[in-house]
Amino acid sequence: MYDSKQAAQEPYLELVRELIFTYQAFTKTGETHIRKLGLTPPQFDVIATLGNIKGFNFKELGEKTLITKGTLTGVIDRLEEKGLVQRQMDQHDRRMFQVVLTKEGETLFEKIFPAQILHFKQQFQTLTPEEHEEILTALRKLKKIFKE
Amino acid sequence: MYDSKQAAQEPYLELVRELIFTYQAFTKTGETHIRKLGLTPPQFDVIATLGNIKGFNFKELGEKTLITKGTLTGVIDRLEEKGLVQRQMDQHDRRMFQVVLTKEGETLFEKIFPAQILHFKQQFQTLTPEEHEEILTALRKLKKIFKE
DNA sequence: TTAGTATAGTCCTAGTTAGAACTACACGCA
DNA sequence: TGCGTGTAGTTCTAACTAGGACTATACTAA
Repeated sequence: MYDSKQAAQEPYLELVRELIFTYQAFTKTGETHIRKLGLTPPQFDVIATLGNIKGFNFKELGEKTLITKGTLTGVIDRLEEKGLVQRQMDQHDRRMFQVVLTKEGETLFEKIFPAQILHFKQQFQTLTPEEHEEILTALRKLKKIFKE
Repeated sequence: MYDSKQAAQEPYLELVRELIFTYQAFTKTGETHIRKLGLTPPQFDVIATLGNIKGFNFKELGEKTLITKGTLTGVIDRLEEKGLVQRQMDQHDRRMFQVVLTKEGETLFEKIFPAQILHFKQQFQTLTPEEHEEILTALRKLKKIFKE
């Protein structure tokens, strides 16, 4: 349904395809670098989210990283095997625990995060504040369409 | 790294988050409807791409649907099990074959595709041609940033 | 106190994903 | 003819994905 020939007939398909390509371009950015560190993008996302913070429980972590609970269990398992994060029992509510970075996790975070931020920052510096706003507005309009 | 608190510090994160949310809103749209038909989104995509067309080989189909070959094998397997598509040996090149809709596949296509198109069309009718262009431009700018 | 309801995280299922190794076939050139 | 190279699709691996069933714990109201 996202074919370019059909897009000629249905102009909205052009928009949809462009959204997909833009999203794919985003997910590709930095992925090579992340994988060289032995991490997957979701794993990196968790490390980055836990950096400079005392910890999050699963619910919070899922909201921040946009990863659903069932998936998060596996991601945290693998990060725990790598010794990068730890599950810490919550004192007050034994149903939940805090996920925190280990010493190794902290070290990794400090090594990779500034570089990643800088990388993105440089890429976005080509945008004027006006362009930034225009893109934000455009995305919100598009999102609204899909949500209705 | 896409946390909203950090977004206050790094404005580009706001853009990145908005892109993610917009993309997620898109993937959710219609998904419920598609799943009721017993299809997954990639499966639907294949059916929709093959509709009104004599057939595609794997390479073409992958390019149209943005699904890579390794994944496509499985998707087509499951559609074949459901009796909706068929692999047809190519007369000239025995390495490849055409994937075509079966009678059942055609029937399903004719039942679901017009409804889906209409659904999208109506949603996009709230956009003026100018807004349409603005969004397209915005997405292209954003894509360019990620590709550099 | 106890029953009913809600919540946190795990487990399970079915499917998607990319990428790399593999097999079979095709094609061009010597 | 036969070798080398390229291409089509499959298979394999490791991971992610959502959603629903499940377990353990917490909370709320009678």
